[in-house]
Formats: sequence, structure tokens, C-alpha cells
Amino acid sequence: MTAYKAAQLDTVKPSRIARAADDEVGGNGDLRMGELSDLLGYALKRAQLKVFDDFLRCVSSLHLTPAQFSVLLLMEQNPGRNQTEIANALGILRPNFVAMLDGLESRELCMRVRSAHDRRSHSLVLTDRGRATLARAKKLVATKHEARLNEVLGPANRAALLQMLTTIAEDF
Amino acid sequence: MTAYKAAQLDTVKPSRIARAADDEVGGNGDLRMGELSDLLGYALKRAQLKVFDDFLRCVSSLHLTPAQFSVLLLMEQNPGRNQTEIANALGILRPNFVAMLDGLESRELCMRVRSAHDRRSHSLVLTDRGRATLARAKKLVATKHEARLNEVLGPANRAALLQMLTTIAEDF
DNA sequence: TATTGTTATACTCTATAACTATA
DNA sequence: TATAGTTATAGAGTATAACAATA
Repeated sequence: MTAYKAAQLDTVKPSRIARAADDEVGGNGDLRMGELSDLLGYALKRAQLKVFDDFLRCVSSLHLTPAQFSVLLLMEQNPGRNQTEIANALGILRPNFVAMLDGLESRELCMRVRSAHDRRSHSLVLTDRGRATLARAKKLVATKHEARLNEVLGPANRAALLQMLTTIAEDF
Repeated sequence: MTAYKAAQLDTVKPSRIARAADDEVGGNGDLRMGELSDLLGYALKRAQLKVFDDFLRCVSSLHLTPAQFSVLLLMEQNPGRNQTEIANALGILRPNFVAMLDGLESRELCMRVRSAHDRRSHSLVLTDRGRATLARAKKLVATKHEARLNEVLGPANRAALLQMLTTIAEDF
């Protein structure tokens, strides 16, 4: 393998770190978490739930889930692509993408447009409302959600974390 | 906030990193992922799915899910605790814990024992088979699953990642 | 009255097979 | 025949209300 340079961590919430070493992490009254404190998958899951919760909270005024946000984002970045392409890019199965699009389309955030070249497929395009909503969502995500993560982790560590997660997602 | 020392990352899969900068991450043919490549929540979710998949694969011979593994682990670390306590510690709702325990108990990995002090509650205890299965699971997780993560990330970064995820789960 | 385990239930996600209309 | 979108369906995971036994 190729190694990252050692990521030297210190001084963040030493009390927490101490408690982790004590094997009494987690705020569960006083249950011992044992090897669970060292399981990357367990930490990953708990962190993911927290982050998604915060995302929903930060963007609640627009009524967008993380999944819906990602779909709108991809439509903006890839105008004219069809359902299969957008769904595949996000790891959403085509059958499950239908109801999701129905929801976004009924809120007039996007449209399905029959392709002229291949009348089987639907080109997906953002509406003006969709573009505006996405723009507002991006601003909320950046200034509230990601900003909070930056506060907790620090910018350099946030970047390191993103890098490692991406490595796992792609090269693991 | 208190900062981690900068976690300096480099040289892991430069081609992937370059593609990330190119905004064409993800193996989606050629769709642009846009700001998604920078969303911590998105990276977190994808990494979590990969890691859980690998966990299942590594431990498939024992037919244990991550959730089941975590329950057995907590029973071992906290013998005699009741359902509510174990479930709470793992963020599992008590009603949903019932079917889960039914499954583990029917495989004779654990037992519900009516408490003498409070006849409403069930003390949870591992059976010998449960202890043996857990021991084998731990070995598989350590030598196959976590070992692979260590290869991909390097030990220092694996530790840094765990630390940051725990920080998010607890202090975010 | 409160709590433990439980049932029932519902809603979201995810996954697969099969249909239709086009190609 | 193959593909795009769709329907139907089934299985996990998660959430809440309410009940019986016990405290």
C-alpha cells in the first residue's frame, strides 16, 4: 500500500479521548462498548447518521433530503442526462428512482423531457424553481452544515477526513 | 474549536485524487459529480456502505451482520444487562430489538433470563456457542476486515479516521 | 403510576422480476 | 433482441402507540 503521511492528531476533546481509552465511550450511562470503540464501521455508521441528521436540519426550510439534494446537484452538473444515467451515478436503482423523480417533478423542481433522438428515454432538466432551490440549498449546506463540521474538526482535518472516506469508497 | 494537527495526506492513489480534482470522481462513466465530491455526508455514506459490505463478506461464514456482532459484543462486555440497556447503548429501539434477539436466541447464541430481582426484565447472557462464535467473528474482523482497511489507509490514518468519526458521533 | 418486554403497525430504503414502448 | 422507464412486490431498517405483566 501507499501510506498517507502520519496524520498526527491531538488535543481535540482530550476528555473524550481519555474516555475512549477507558472503554466507556458513547454516553450510554455506563455500558462498556469494548472492541466496538475500535470498529471503523461502527464509528462510520454513527457519524453518518449524525451528519445526515444535521444536513436535514440545516436544509429543513427547503424540504430536501440528502438524496434529493444530490439528484438536483447532478441534474445541474449534467443537464439532459436520462434517468438511468443520473440514478446510476448516485447508486440509486432505476425502479427506486421513479418515485423520487415523481416527488421532485410534482414540486416543479425538475422535469422529464422525452428525448427526440430516443423516445424511450427522459432527459432530466431542472426548472427555474429547481435551480433556485438548489442554489439556496447549496448556500445553507455550505454556511450551516459544512461550516459546523469545519468547526468541530478544523479545516485541515475535514479535508483529510474527506480524502480518506473517498479513498475507502473508491479503492476499498 | 480545538484543532487537530494538520493531517497531511499525500500520494495515495494519485490518479484517483487527480480525478477528484477533475470533478469526475466515482466511476460513473463520465458524469460530473460537482459539489457532491466535497460533501462530507455523501462521502460518509458511500464509505459506510463499502465498509459494511466488506464486514459482511469477511464474516459471512458466521452469518453475522454488523448489528448482530455489536449486540453479541455488548453482551460479552456487559453480562447480565437487560434488553433496554443493551438496545439503548446501541441506539436500537426496544421494539425493534425483540426480533433481533429472537434471531440470536433461536440460533442459541444468547439467552434471555428472567431477572430474580425484577421479574419484568430479561438479563441477556451469551451461551457458550455465542461466546465461541463471537471469538471467531472478532478474529475474522481483525485479520480480514480491519486489516484490509489498514492496508488501504495505513495504520496512522486509520487511527486518525476513527478519531474524527468518533468526534463527529459524539461532539457534533 | 411507571417500567419491561412485547405486539402491531407504518414508513423509508433497498432489491428483483416483469411489463410497455420504443429501438 | 435489447434498452428506458415503469409497476409490483418483498425485505430490511426505523419509528410510534399501546398492551400485559410486574414494580
